[in-house]
Formats: sequence, C-alpha cells, structure tokens
Amino acid sequence: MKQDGRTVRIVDVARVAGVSPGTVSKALNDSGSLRPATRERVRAVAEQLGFVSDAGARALSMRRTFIVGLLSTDDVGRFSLPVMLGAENALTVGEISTLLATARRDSVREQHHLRSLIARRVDGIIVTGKATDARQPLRVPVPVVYALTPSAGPDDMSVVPDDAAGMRLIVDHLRTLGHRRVAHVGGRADRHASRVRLESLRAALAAAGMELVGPPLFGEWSEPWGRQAADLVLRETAPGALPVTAVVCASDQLARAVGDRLRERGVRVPHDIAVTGYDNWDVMWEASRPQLTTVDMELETIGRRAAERLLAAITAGPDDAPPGGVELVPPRLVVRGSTIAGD
Amino acid sequence: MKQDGRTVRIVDVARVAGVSPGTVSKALNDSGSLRPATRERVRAVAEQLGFVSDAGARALSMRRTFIVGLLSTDDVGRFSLPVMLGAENALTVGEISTLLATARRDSVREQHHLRSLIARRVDGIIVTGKATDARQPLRVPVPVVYALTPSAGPDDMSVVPDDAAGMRLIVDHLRTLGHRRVAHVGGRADRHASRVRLESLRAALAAAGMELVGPPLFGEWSEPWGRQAADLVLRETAPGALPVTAVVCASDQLARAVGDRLRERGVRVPHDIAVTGYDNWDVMWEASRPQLTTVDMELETIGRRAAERLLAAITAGPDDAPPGGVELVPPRLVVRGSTIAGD
DNA sequence: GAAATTCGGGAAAACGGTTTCCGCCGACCA
DNA sequence: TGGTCGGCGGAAACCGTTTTCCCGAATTTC
Repeated sequence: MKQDGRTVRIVDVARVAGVSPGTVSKALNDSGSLRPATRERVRAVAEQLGFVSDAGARALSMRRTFIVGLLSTDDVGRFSLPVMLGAENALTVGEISTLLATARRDSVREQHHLRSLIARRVDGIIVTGKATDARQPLRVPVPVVYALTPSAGPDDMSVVPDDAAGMRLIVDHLRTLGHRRVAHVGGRADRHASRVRLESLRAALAAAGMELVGPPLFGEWSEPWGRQAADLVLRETAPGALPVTAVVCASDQLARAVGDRLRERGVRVPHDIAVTGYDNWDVMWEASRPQLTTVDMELETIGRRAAERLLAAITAGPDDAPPGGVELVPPRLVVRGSTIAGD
Repeated sequence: MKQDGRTVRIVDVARVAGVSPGTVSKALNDSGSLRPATRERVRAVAEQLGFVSDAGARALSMRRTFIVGLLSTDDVGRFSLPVMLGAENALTVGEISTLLATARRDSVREQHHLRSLIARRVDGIIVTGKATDARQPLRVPVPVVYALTPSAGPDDMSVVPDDAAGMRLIVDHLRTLGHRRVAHVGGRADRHASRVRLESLRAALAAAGMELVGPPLFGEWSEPWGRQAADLVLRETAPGALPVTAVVCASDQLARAVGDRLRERGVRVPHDIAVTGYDNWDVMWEASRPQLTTVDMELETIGRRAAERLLAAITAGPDDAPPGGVELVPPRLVVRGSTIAGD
C-alpha cells in the first residue's frame, strides 16, 4: 500500500522483476502463456512492492468497469435497506463494486444520478424502492434489475416478494391451529402491498374454507391506526356477532399495536384472539407481548437474486440476454407466541 | 444517451464539430482559451449527440477519481443509515460519487473492501458505525473521516454527536418545567453512549441543582428492559422514598417502553411522571402515548459535516492538511407530550 | 508597412493498464 | 545436423480523456 510518494505502477513491478509490463499483467491475471516460475516471481515482486492494480485504468482497456449502480428511488429505509445490503453483498462476492445513488423520490435527483452512473460506465444498475408498487422503467444503455419495486414493463427483470405465498403461509398456520374466522387489519389502502395482501388473504381463506369477518380495515402504516383498528375489530365481534379468533395484520407494526390494544381491552393473546404480523421486523416482534408470529419476506434474498440476475445479464451481453420477467421470492413463516401459547 | 452500437466518444463530437478532440475537451470543461462561438458550437454538438464524458478515462488523466468510499464498519442500521445518507447527499452535491462498502463487523471483509477502495483510487474514505465507541484508525494513503464512530487516534478527523449537550437540553427543559428529582434508564452498560449520557446527565443535573434518584439502571437497548426498568423506578419511588417526577431515558425505545409500563401501572404521563427519550426515532415517538419529548442527534448533519471535512482534506492535498480532531455536532431538543401536557 | 503581440485551436504526450501479434530460442524429429 | 514446431515473453497499439506545448493567423504597435 504505498506510504509516501507515488503509487506503485505496473511498470515499477516490471522493472524490479526484470520483465515487461505486459508480462506482469499476464502474470497477475492468469492470462497469456507464462512459465510458472516467471509467474511466481512476478507475483512475489508485486506482492512485495504492494502493487494494487488501478481499477480505473483496467476498466478503460477492458471496457468493463466492474461497478454497478445501486439506485434507490425513494427513501432508503426499513425495507429497501436489507435489499440493498443483500445486493451489495452478492456483488462484493463477485468482485464488483457498488455505487450508491439515492434519489429520495425526486425525479430530478434521479436523472442526475442516472447520468452520473452512465458517465461512470457502470456495468449495470439495480433499482430499489420502499414499496412494491410498480415504477416506470429506466431507459439506459445497460442492464437493469428492479428489486422490491418492480418495473411497469413486464419484460424487464424484476425481483419481488411473493406476498400471496406469505398470506397462504399465515392462513395455513391459522387453519392448522383451528381458526376459522379471521379479521384483517391493513395499512394504507392505496398501496399495492395492501391490495395484494388482502386479495391473497381472501383467496387463501377461501381455499381453506375459512371466513373473513367484517370489512377489511385500512388506514395508515402506524401504531395509532393499529390500536384504533383493534377497537373496530372488537366492535365487530361484539355480542351478537360471531367472534373472530384471529386478526391477520398487514405489518408487524400494526400487529404489535393490535396486540397492545387487545391486551388493554382485556383480551388474551393468543388464547382469546391470535394475532399475526408481516415483515419480521425485530423491533416490533421483540417488543410485542407475546412476540409476533409473522412472515419474513427475505429481503436480503431479494437483493441477492437481483444482483445475481444482473450479473448474468452483464456477462451474457446484450445479444443473448437472459430471460426477463418478474421473479417472486418465497417468504418464510416465523412462528412465535402471538399465535401459539407457551412462548 | 446512445441507443445502439457504441457509446459516443469525444472524437465523435470532435469530428462532427470539425475540431480536434482537445478542443472539445476544452469547450466542455471551460478550460483553455476558445472563442465563445466555438465553445457554443462544440457544446451544441455534444449535447445533440448525447455525449457523456467517460468518468474513468477522465479520472485516469486527471489523477483524481471524484469517488469516495463509504465504509460501514458494523451493521448498517437506524443510526448509521442517516449518517450515510447525509454524507452521500453532500457528496453528490459536490459532483462526487459514493462507493458503498459494508464490513458487517468482519475485519476480513473490511480489509477486502479497503483494498477494493484503494484499487479504485478513491479520493477519500468516510467510515461509519452504529455506535459511538471509538475504533482503530485506518491505515490508508488517502484522507479519512470517521462519522458517528470516532477514530481512536485523536488527530484523525472525526464527527460525532454531542451527547453531553443533548443531556443538557433535556435537563434544562425539565428544570424549566419544575422537575427536581429524576431517574435514569439506560441501555447496555458497556456502551460508550451509555457512559457519556449518564455522566452528562449527572453533570447537567448538578449544574441545575437537581438530583438523580436511585442507581442508574442499565440493561439492554430493548423495550422489555425498558418496561422492567419502569417497574424498578416505581419501586424506588415507593411510599417512603421521595418520588421522582421525571424519567430520563437513553433512547426513544426505552422511553416508549417506560411510558407504556407507567401507563399500565396507572401512572399518568406526564402529569405524575414525565418521560424523555433520545434519538427522535419516528417509529417510537409516534407510537408512544403521549408522544415523546426527545433529542435529535442530527445524524444527517453528522454525515454532511463528515463529507465536507473530507472534501476539504481532498482539495487541500496532503501537504497543508486541514485540522483534524473530533467535531461535535449539536443536537436538537424536540418537545412533545411526554413532558408537557396538552398534546 | 513591418515587427511584436495576442488569440484560437491543433498535435501529441501522458494517465496505467490489457491484449494482440510476433519473434526468439530451445527442443524435438528425421 | 538442419529444419520445424511450440512455448515464452516482448513491443506496441489501444482504451477515452486532459493538458501542455506550439504554430499560424489576426490584430495591434511603432
């Protein structure tokens, strides 16, 4: 790692090793045909001199930067962060660097970042967002994969959580426990995730011969709304109405709030009413009393898969591009005390 | 932005504009001496052809990449994320790209990333972590700024939150409200933040002529511990002991849990006991009943300052380096219902 | 009107690698 | 012993910019 003066270049290594620069390059990259002895000698010298190949210069001649852009459309938060980390991790393994670009839901910023990424000649771009609502596709001359937030173009490469499967996991779990009548507490009605989760819940319930009680409740993705919704559920289950035995919530935050409120109202969870969450958000399931049964969307896996598909597209080249389309990542059920007593 | 075939290079622009490549470069960079007419003409052609200068090639000849590395030592989370975003934002404004590198508290990964950043010839590095405990300094040939997690080397450039000031804000606020006797609920005892906040609290209380009641309570940074701690505080304030009128918590998570528990025990917040948090974490202060009075550490500002200091160090060069040392970023008091009724 | 300045723009050398092509040398074979 | 072949390594072109001269022309100055 040079300490002072200038960085050690390939010619420095060449001079010390008594070979030509080209030979050094071949030795370090396992290319060309070199005698093992030479290869070793050069490598030793490079090592000893602390030579680190200039990635920029290499990129220039290889016409490949080994950099991909990670573009976050809206706010980076609880959902997009794991996706980004999963992607970064997978890219690092592939010896690829990650350029961070956050647009903060400002299209001017997004354009600016995009231009910057293009100028850097990134090999590809991964686009993320916090929601699962589709977004307009990017028009850029490099491969793009959309993670978490899919592209509106059906032939683009997208990787998203399989919310339908998640709801089926929940319903199957509840059915096994003997529940037949459930209520649903959702978040913002205008969100794609809300619609999908409700529809999936309906389908899964129908398939299991179970019943959705009361109207679907939509409000905010917040605890105050969750508590309020719990009251509404209890009103629905008031004397005269048939009681629900489980409340399926669209997020851990809601579930935690519903649980809190039920507890305050003297309802025992899970004995009287079971509660399920969604997201497997540690802060929420850990604080909940009892802890939450929930679904983990495997966000890191989503990021990893996005990276893998991008890499495939990059190495394949624009000619024989790998298949596009939406890839659904299967979620995982995590069972805790809010559905099964004894936790 | 080219659609097909090859990217448009500077020679393409030159040919179409009927000038030499060097002239194009000068026109686009406002360098050299060119007739305004020529400059405009070249620019128009570049624009029309959708020319985007190759940042890598430019870096090669300018010996400056305009890239900085953003190295996250441990987990990227609630604390380091805003810092990173603040830094990224400031860097973007300065036309600098951000290379993401997350070590996940694995020193092998950190070394790997470091080597990669050096290979990319980054102009500088910003190091972050989730805690305020000092870390070993990096040994690299480029300027480094430590954000949130300071360097153990006192002459290195570090930017951290001013927790002492934060506690003073809290205490002043409580004093104004007439409180005289307070309890403290902390998180993990082995954390730097815990020690600093307790010491600052003590100092501020002493200066205000107020009293810390009971032993400082340390446990985990979790709601279960917060609830447990609330019980301990109530025991301390049991008949016979002089009552505390406020509980100062080391985090919003703890404060929220303390508030929940007090509420369950029939204690009215803030009438009987006021509660304060720390972090201004929306998820927590919003869910709390009443909402939390807390301190915002201005994490984005910390990131921004780190970026600004790094940029200064980069442009100054290694010769006349700007002053190192720890910079404290002043926090901000946010008053809500947990200390003042009527919310 | 000739000499001395500007001024505008071109030629070419970096920047630090990779890669293609080619020549040399030793070995093998007849 | 001479010719051929294969393996090893060097020379040089190239990747796409920037930047330093440097030259020719247009202007000024005496």
